[in-house]
Amino acid sequence: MKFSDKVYELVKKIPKGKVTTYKEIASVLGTNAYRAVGIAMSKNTDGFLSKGKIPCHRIVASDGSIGGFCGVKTGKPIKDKKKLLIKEEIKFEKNKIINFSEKLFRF
DNA sequence: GGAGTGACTTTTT
DNA sequence: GAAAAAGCCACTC
Repeated sequence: MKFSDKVYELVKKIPKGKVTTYKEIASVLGTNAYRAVGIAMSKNTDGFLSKGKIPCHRIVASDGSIGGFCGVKTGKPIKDKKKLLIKEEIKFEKNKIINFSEKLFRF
């Protein structure tokens, strides 16, 4: 089982209405490879949304911003990622999550 | 197995 | 407070 596979497993466990950061994921896995987490996601952007796969839109940067982008393969920009998060009761203010610490899911 | 890369994070200008 | 630099670690070639 690769590191990236573990990442996926964790990401899939994130409940609706919650988000997590790259750093959190790495931390849970007992490492500091935040970047590797991002890489893992970038290599598996296929089928992340309602396809029951990896909800990568629930992964955000440590400061509460959306960070990278989501839905590149689906042709949807960050804009829609934010919309999607708002739909899951996660509100934004200037590209940053409001009450971030409350929405953060720590496994 | 060494070198380059990257959806990141923290610290310093 | 925004922008740049440095530091991390897995992954690929």
